[in-house]
Amino acid sequence: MSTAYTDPILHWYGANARDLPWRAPDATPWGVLVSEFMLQQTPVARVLPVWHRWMERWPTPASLAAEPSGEAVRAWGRLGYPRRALRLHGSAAAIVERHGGRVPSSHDDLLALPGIGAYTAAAVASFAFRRRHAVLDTNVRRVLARLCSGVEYPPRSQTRAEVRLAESLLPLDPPTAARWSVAVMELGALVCTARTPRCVDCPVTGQCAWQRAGRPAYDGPPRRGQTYAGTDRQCRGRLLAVLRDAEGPVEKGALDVVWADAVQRERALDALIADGLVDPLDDGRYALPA
DNA sequence: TATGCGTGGGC
DNA sequence: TGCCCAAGCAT
Repeated sequence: MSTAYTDPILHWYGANARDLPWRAPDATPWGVLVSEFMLQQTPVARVLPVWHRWMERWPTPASLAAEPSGEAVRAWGRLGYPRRALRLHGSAAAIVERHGGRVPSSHDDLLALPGIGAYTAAAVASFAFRRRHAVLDTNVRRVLARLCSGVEYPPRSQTRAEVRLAESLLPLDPPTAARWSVAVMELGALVCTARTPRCVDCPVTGQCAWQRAGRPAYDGPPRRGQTYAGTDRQCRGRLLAVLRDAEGPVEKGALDVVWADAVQRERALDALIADGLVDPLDDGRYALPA
Protein backbone atom coordinates (compact mmCIF):
# COMPACT_ATOMS: atom_id res chain seq x y z
CA MET A 1 0.00 0.00 0.00
CA SER A 2 0.96 3.63 -0.20
CA THR A 3 2.05 5.44 2.93
CA ALA A 4 3.48 8.80 3.91
CA TYR A 5 6.92 7.32 3.30
CA THR A 6 6.33 6.04 -0.21
CA ASP A 7 6.57 9.12 -2.37
CA PRO A 8 9.41 10.87 -0.52
CA ILE A 9 11.59 7.75 -0.63
CA LEU A 10 10.79 7.01 -4.29
CA HIS A 11 11.54 10.62 -5.16
CA TRP A 12 14.77 10.58 -3.17
CA TYR A 13 15.86 7.44 -5.00
CA GLY A 14 15.22 9.08 -8.35
CA ALA A 15 17.62 11.86 -7.44
CA ASN A 16 20.23 9.93 -5.44
CA ALA A 17 20.47 6.37 -6.72
CA ARG A 18 23.98 5.19 -7.50
CA ASP A 19 24.70 4.32 -11.10
CA LEU A 20 25.43 0.63 -10.59
CA PRO A 21 25.87 -1.61 -13.64
CA TRP A 22 23.43 -4.27 -12.48
CA ARG A 23 20.77 -1.54 -12.33
CA ALA A 24 21.41 -0.36 -15.89
CA PRO A 25 18.58 -0.74 -18.40
CA ASP A 26 20.61 -3.31 -20.34
CA ALA A 27 21.44 -5.40 -17.29
CA THR A 28 20.40 -9.02 -17.73
CA PRO A 29 18.71 -11.20 -15.09
CA TRP A 30 21.97 -13.16 -14.97
CA GLY A 31 23.86 -9.97 -14.24
CA VAL A 32 21.44 -9.18 -11.44
CA LEU A 33 21.77 -12.71 -10.06
CA VAL A 34 25.57 -12.55 -10.12
CA SER A 35 25.51 -9.19 -8.35
CA GLU A 36 23.24 -10.52 -5.62
CA PHE A 37 25.53 -13.47 -4.94
CA MET A 38 28.55 -11.19 -4.75
CA LEU A 39 26.80 -8.61 -2.58
CA GLN A 40 25.90 -11.13 0.11
CA GLN A 41 27.90 -9.69 3.03
CA THR A 42 30.29 -7.84 0.72
CA PRO A 43 30.42 -4.07 0.04
CA VAL A 44 29.54 -2.68 -3.39
CA ALA A 45 32.96 -1.09 -3.91
CA ARG A 46 34.70 -4.44 -3.72
CA VAL A 47 32.13 -6.22 -5.88
CA LEU A 48 32.24 -3.82 -8.83
CA PRO A 49 35.54 -4.83 -10.49
CA VAL A 50 34.95 -8.54 -9.94
CA TRP A 51 31.43 -8.31 -11.33
CA HIS A 52 32.68 -6.60 -14.51
CA ARG A 53 35.33 -9.24 -15.14
CA TRP A 54 32.88 -12.01 -14.33
CA MET A 55 30.22 -10.78 -16.75
CA GLU A 56 32.76 -10.29 -19.51
CA ARG A 57 34.04 -13.83 -19.10
CA TRP A 58 30.72 -15.50 -18.35
CA PRO A 59 27.89 -13.44 -19.90
CA THR A 60 25.38 -16.29 -19.53
CA PRO A 61 24.66 -19.09 -17.04
CA ALA A 62 25.62 -21.64 -19.70
CA SER A 63 29.06 -20.11 -20.19
CA LEU A 64 29.81 -20.43 -16.50
CA ALA A 65 28.32 -23.90 -16.19
CA ALA A 66 30.58 -25.09 -19.01
CA GLU A 67 33.70 -24.43 -16.93
CA PRO A 68 35.06 -26.22 -13.86
CA SER A 69 33.80 -24.90 -10.52
CA GLY A 70 37.42 -24.17 -9.60
CA GLU A 71 37.51 -21.47 -12.23
CA ALA A 72 34.62 -19.77 -10.50
CA VAL A 73 36.47 -20.00 -7.18
CA ARG A 74 39.58 -18.51 -8.79
CA ALA A 75 37.68 -15.66 -10.45
CA TRP A 76 35.95 -14.94 -7.15
CA GLY A 77 39.27 -13.57 -5.98
CA ARG A 78 39.28 -12.02 -2.55
CA LEU A 79 35.57 -11.28 -2.25
CA GLY A 80 35.36 -13.61 0.71
CA TYR A 81 33.06 -16.52 1.53
CA PRO A 82 34.22 -18.51 -1.51
CA ARG A 83 31.49 -21.10 -1.04
CA ARG A 84 29.35 -18.47 -2.74
CA ALA A 85 31.38 -18.95 -5.91
CA LEU A 86 30.72 -22.67 -5.76
CA ARG A 87 27.02 -22.09 -5.23
CA LEU A 88 26.83 -19.55 -8.04
CA HIS A 89 28.44 -22.12 -10.32
CA GLY A 90 25.93 -24.67 -9.06
CA SER A 91 23.08 -22.28 -9.73
CA ALA A 92 24.33 -21.74 -13.27
CA ALA A 93 24.37 -25.50 -13.85
CA ALA A 94 20.86 -25.86 -12.41
CA ILE A 95 19.60 -22.99 -14.55
CA VAL A 96 20.93 -24.76 -17.64
CA GLU A 97 19.50 -28.12 -16.60
CA ARG A 98 16.15 -27.08 -15.25
CA HIS A 99 15.38 -23.77 -16.95
CA GLY A 100 16.89 -24.00 -20.40
CA GLY A 101 19.69 -21.63 -19.51
CA ARG A 102 17.42 -18.75 -18.58
CA VAL A 103 17.31 -17.35 -15.05
CA PRO A 104 13.88 -18.24 -13.65
CA SER A 105 11.60 -15.37 -12.67
CA SER A 106 9.51 -16.98 -9.95
CA HIS A 107 10.42 -16.73 -6.31
CA ASP A 108 9.94 -20.47 -5.80
CA ASP A 109 12.19 -21.47 -8.69
CA LEU A 110 14.87 -19.05 -7.56
CA LEU A 111 14.66 -20.28 -3.97
CA ALA A 112 15.34 -23.82 -5.16
CA LEU A 113 18.74 -22.84 -6.55
CA PRO A 114 21.86 -23.37 -4.42
CA GLY A 115 23.01 -20.33 -2.50
CA ILE A 116 19.71 -18.54 -2.90
CA GLY A 117 17.65 -17.85 0.19
CA ALA A 118 14.59 -15.75 0.87
CA TYR A 119 16.39 -12.45 0.39
CA THR A 120 18.17 -13.26 -2.87
CA ALA A 121 15.09 -14.91 -4.40
CA ALA A 122 13.03 -11.81 -3.61
CA ALA A 123 15.75 -9.48 -4.84
CA VAL A 124 16.20 -11.22 -8.21
CA ALA A 125 12.46 -11.65 -8.79
CA SER A 126 11.99 -8.01 -7.91
CA PHE A 127 14.97 -6.29 -9.52
CA ALA A 128 15.37 -8.46 -12.61
CA PHE A 129 11.73 -9.26 -13.32
CA ARG A 130 9.79 -6.47 -11.60
CA ARG A 131 7.82 -8.92 -9.50
CA ARG A 132 6.18 -7.84 -6.26
CA HIS A 133 8.04 -9.25 -3.24
CA ALA A 134 9.09 -7.88 0.11
CA VAL A 135 12.87 -7.57 -0.09
CA LEU A 136 14.17 -7.71 3.45
CA ASP A 137 17.90 -7.27 3.72
CA THR A 138 20.00 -5.73 6.45
CA ASN A 139 19.50 -2.22 5.03
CA VAL A 140 15.74 -2.49 4.81
CA ARG A 141 15.51 -4.03 8.26
CA ARG A 142 17.47 -1.16 9.76
CA VAL A 143 15.46 1.53 7.92
CA LEU A 144 12.15 0.03 9.01
CA ALA A 145 13.37 -0.44 12.58
CA ARG A 146 14.09 3.27 12.82
CA LEU A 147 11.32 4.66 10.66
CA CYS A 148 8.45 2.51 11.94
CA SER A 149 9.56 0.98 15.23
CA GLY A 150 11.57 3.83 16.70
CA VAL A 151 14.61 1.74 17.57
CA GLU A 152 18.14 2.15 16.31
CA TYR A 153 18.68 -1.45 15.25
CA PRO A 154 16.44 -4.34 14.22
CA PRO A 155 16.32 -7.59 16.21
CA ARG A 156 19.29 -9.91 15.96
CA SER A 157 17.43 -12.40 13.82
CA GLN A 158 14.63 -11.60 11.41
CA THR A 159 11.12 -11.80 12.87
CA ARG A 160 7.75 -12.47 11.34
CA ALA A 161 6.69 -9.02 12.45
CA GLU A 162 9.39 -7.51 10.26
CA VAL A 163 8.24 -9.53 7.27
CA ARG A 164 4.64 -8.48 7.84
CA LEU A 165 5.68 -4.86 8.19
CA ALA A 166 7.72 -4.93 4.98
CA GLU A 167 4.82 -6.57 3.13
CA SER A 168 2.38 -4.02 4.46
CA LEU A 169 4.48 -1.17 3.08
CA LEU A 170 4.90 -2.69 -0.38
CA PRO A 171 3.16 -0.68 -3.12
CA LEU A 172 0.46 -2.69 -4.90
CA ASP A 173 1.74 -2.11 -8.42
CA PRO A 174 4.55 -4.66 -8.99
CA PRO A 175 7.03 -2.40 -10.85
CA THR A 176 6.51 0.29 -8.25
CA ALA A 177 7.01 -2.26 -5.48
CA ALA A 178 10.30 -3.31 -7.05
CA ARG A 179 11.45 0.29 -7.25
CA TRP A 180 10.34 0.90 -3.68
CA SER A 181 12.39 -2.04 -2.44
CA VAL A 182 15.59 -0.92 -4.12
CA ALA A 183 14.92 2.63 -2.96
CA VAL A 184 14.66 1.62 0.70
CA MET A 185 17.81 -0.47 0.37
CA GLU A 186 19.63 2.47 -1.15
CA LEU A 187 18.41 4.77 1.60
CA GLY A 188 19.81 2.35 4.15
CA ALA A 189 23.09 2.07 2.29
CA LEU A 190 23.66 5.80 1.78
CA VAL A 191 21.76 7.70 4.47
CA CYS A 192 20.25 5.48 7.16
CA THR A 193 23.57 3.77 7.77
CA ALA A 194 24.39 1.53 10.71
CA ARG A 195 27.04 3.58 12.44
CA THR A 196 26.51 7.27 11.71
CA PRO A 197 23.18 7.92 10.00
CA ARG A 198 22.99 11.13 7.98
CA CYS A 199 19.55 12.13 9.15
CA VAL A 200 19.96 15.65 7.75
CA ASP A 201 19.90 14.11 4.26
CA CYS A 202 16.95 11.81 4.94
CA PRO A 203 13.75 12.39 2.96
CA VAL A 204 11.56 11.01 5.75
CA THR A 205 13.28 12.34 8.83
CA GLY A 206 10.08 14.16 9.78
CA GLN A 207 8.17 10.89 9.85
CA CYS A 208 10.87 8.80 11.50
CA ALA A 209 9.79 7.22 14.78
CA TRP A 210 13.38 6.92 15.99
CA GLN A 211 14.07 10.56 15.17
CA ARG A 212 10.90 11.72 16.89
CA ALA A 213 11.81 9.68 19.97
CA GLY A 214 15.04 11.62 20.20
CA ARG A 215 17.24 8.95 18.58
CA PRO A 216 17.50 6.79 21.70
CA ALA A 217 20.63 4.66 21.88
CA TYR A 218 20.35 0.96 21.22
CA ASP A 219 19.73 -0.85 24.49
CA GLY A 220 19.31 -4.44 23.41
CA PRO A 221 21.75 -7.31 23.84
CA PRO A 222 25.28 -6.72 22.51
CA ARG A 223 25.47 -7.27 18.77
CA ARG A 224 27.78 -10.10 18.06
CA GLY A 225 31.26 -9.18 17.03
CA GLN A 226 33.21 -11.45 14.74
CA THR A 227 36.71 -12.36 15.75
CA TYR A 228 38.94 -13.38 12.93
CA ALA A 229 42.64 -13.48 13.73
CA GLY A 230 43.74 -17.02 14.47
CA THR A 231 40.45 -18.62 13.50
CA ASP A 232 39.81 -21.52 11.17
CA ARG A 233 38.28 -18.96 8.86
CA GLN A 234 41.50 -17.07 8.52
CA CYS A 235 43.37 -20.32 8.05
CA ARG A 236 41.00 -21.43 5.29
CA GLY A 237 41.45 -18.10 3.60
CA ARG A 238 45.23 -18.46 3.63
CA LEU A 239 45.13 -21.98 2.25
CA LEU A 240 42.69 -21.16 -0.52
CA ALA A 241 44.67 -18.07 -1.50
CA VAL A 242 47.65 -20.32 -2.23
CA LEU A 243 45.57 -22.37 -4.67
CA ARG A 244 43.94 -19.32 -6.25
CA ASP A 245 47.27 -17.69 -6.91
CA ALA A 246 48.92 -20.85 -8.27
CA GLU A 247 48.81 -21.75 -11.94
CA GLY A 248 47.97 -25.38 -11.27
CA PRO A 249 48.14 -28.02 -8.52
CA VAL A 250 50.40 -27.30 -5.54
CA GLU A 251 52.51 -29.49 -3.28
CA LYS A 252 51.40 -29.99 0.30
CA GLY A 253 54.44 -28.03 1.44
CA ALA A 254 53.15 -24.90 -0.27
CA LEU A 255 50.09 -25.06 1.97
CA ASP A 256 52.01 -25.96 5.12
CA VAL A 257 54.10 -22.80 5.04
CA VAL A 258 51.16 -20.39 5.26
CA TRP A 259 49.87 -21.62 8.65
CA ALA A 260 52.03 -22.69 11.55
CA ASP A 261 49.56 -24.65 13.66
CA ALA A 262 49.50 -28.08 12.00
CA VAL A 263 46.42 -29.35 13.79
CA GLN A 264 44.37 -26.35 12.83
CA ARG A 265 45.80 -26.36 9.32
CA GLU A 266 44.81 -29.95 8.70
CA ARG A 267 41.37 -29.37 10.10
CA ALA A 268 40.87 -26.36 7.84
CA LEU A 269 42.16 -28.22 4.80
CA ASP A 270 39.84 -31.15 5.47
CA ALA A 271 36.95 -28.71 5.79
CA LEU A 272 37.84 -27.05 2.48
CA ILE A 273 37.91 -30.46 0.83
CA ALA A 274 34.59 -31.39 2.41
CA ASP A 275 33.13 -28.12 1.13
CA GLY A 276 34.29 -28.91 -2.39
CA LEU A 277 36.60 -25.91 -2.51
CA VAL A 278 39.78 -27.98 -2.69
CA ASP A 279 40.45 -31.14 -4.65
CA PRO A 280 43.03 -33.60 -3.23
CA LEU A 281 44.75 -35.23 -6.20
CA ASP A 282 45.92 -38.83 -6.34
CA ASP A 283 49.56 -37.73 -6.53
CA GLY A 284 49.34 -35.97 -3.16
CA ARG A 285 49.03 -32.49 -4.55
CA TYR A 286 46.07 -30.14 -4.15
CA ALA A 287 44.10 -28.12 -6.68
CA LEU A 288 41.01 -26.06 -7.14
CA PRO A 289 38.11 -28.35 -8.10
CA ALA A 290 37.78 -29.48 -11.69
C1' DT B 1 17.83 -20.87 16.29
C1' DA B 2 22.75 -20.07 16.75
C1' DT B 3 26.80 -20.67 14.51
C1' DG B 4 30.37 -20.90 10.88
C1' DC B 5 31.76 -19.00 6.84
C1' DG B 6 36.45 -14.22 4.23
C1' DT B 7 38.00 -9.97 3.54
C1' DG B 8 39.04 -5.21 3.83
C1' DG B 9 37.70 -0.43 4.81
C1' DG B 10 36.03 3.29 7.94
C1' DC B 11 36.06 5.58 12.18
C1' DT C 1 44.27 0.92 17.25
C1' DG C 2 40.89 -2.27 17.45
C1' DC C 3 36.23 -2.83 16.61
C1' DC C 4 32.31 -2.81 13.71
C1' DC C 5 30.31 -3.49 9.66
C1' DA C 6 29.08 -5.08 4.60
C1' DA C 7 22.58 -6.48 -0.76
C1' DG C 8 23.01 -13.89 3.59
C1' DC C 9 23.02 -18.86 3.31
C1' DA C 10 23.15 -23.52 5.02
C1' DT C 11 23.08 -26.51 8.65
